[in-house]
Amino acid sequence: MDIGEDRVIALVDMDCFYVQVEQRINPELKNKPCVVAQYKTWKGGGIIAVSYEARAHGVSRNMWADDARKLCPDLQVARVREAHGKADLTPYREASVEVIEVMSRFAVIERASIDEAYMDLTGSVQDRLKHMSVQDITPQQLKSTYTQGFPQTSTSDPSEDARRLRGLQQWLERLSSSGQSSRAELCLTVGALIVEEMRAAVEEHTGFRCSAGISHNKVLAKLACGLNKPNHQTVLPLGSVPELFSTLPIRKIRNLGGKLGTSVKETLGVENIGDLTQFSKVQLEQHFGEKTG
DNA sequence: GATTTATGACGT
DNA sequence: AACGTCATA
Repeated sequence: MDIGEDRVIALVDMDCFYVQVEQRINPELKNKPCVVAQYKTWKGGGIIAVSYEARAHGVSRNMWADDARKLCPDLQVARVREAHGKADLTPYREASVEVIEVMSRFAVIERASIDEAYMDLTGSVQDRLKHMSVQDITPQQLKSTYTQGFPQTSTSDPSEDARRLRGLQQWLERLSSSGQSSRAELCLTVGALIVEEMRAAVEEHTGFRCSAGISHNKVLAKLACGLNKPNHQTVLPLGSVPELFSTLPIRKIRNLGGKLGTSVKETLGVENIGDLTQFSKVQLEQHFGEKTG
């Protein structure tokens, strides 16, 4: 039976990309609260990218640089160069090409934006599985990988990374003591292996860090990517989707962040994406059109 | 006058 | 096929 997807899809997203580009140009900015802003005249310029150090102070995109400085007095502000009265994004486009070139060595890439790319790893995973088995996979090869939904028990861990590792170990043990639906999960894990290597290569050759999500389709991969940022990757197995969806606001799903998401919420009177399972396809088509529904 | 600007996907 | 709308960063 077709349980939906047996593909392995990854989404790689550069962490605060414009900031990283500016930090590579000017190393003084590294490891500091830092933003990239465009146009200086009005309130110091509009912020279009924010380092994670700056986010910790509450600085966000679309803020004016002057307002951000109130939240974070030692904020570093890099400015987008202007060409002829217009913001010149050339440096970021060129950096994007560098990244895409490295990623393309590993798989066929679908560039989704200047700092994001999807890739179908199904074929690469199958190839690699011909030469290896579950026992060949070690936690050391998955240094920056989270497995969503694991660990399943909630005990207290000394650190965030200790918990990540426990979840990963639990996941790998479960895989090797092979359950029934573990084929798809094994494929995701090998996908995660490839993405670890890809991200390491991207950092080695460009200096840029990124996060990634690995799942069975683009929507889930995108969602997974956002679960553990920055500089980490997240495997989202099908089995962990129901629990995740049960508390996930509709707007968090790609393409439901705008008016459609709001209308879904209001029309059906639900909050979380998991609530949609109680409606039939026919019902959804009635409300939102044949294609959208 | 002040949340830019660009880009891609989708629908008509 | 071209154009407008929506979504995202």
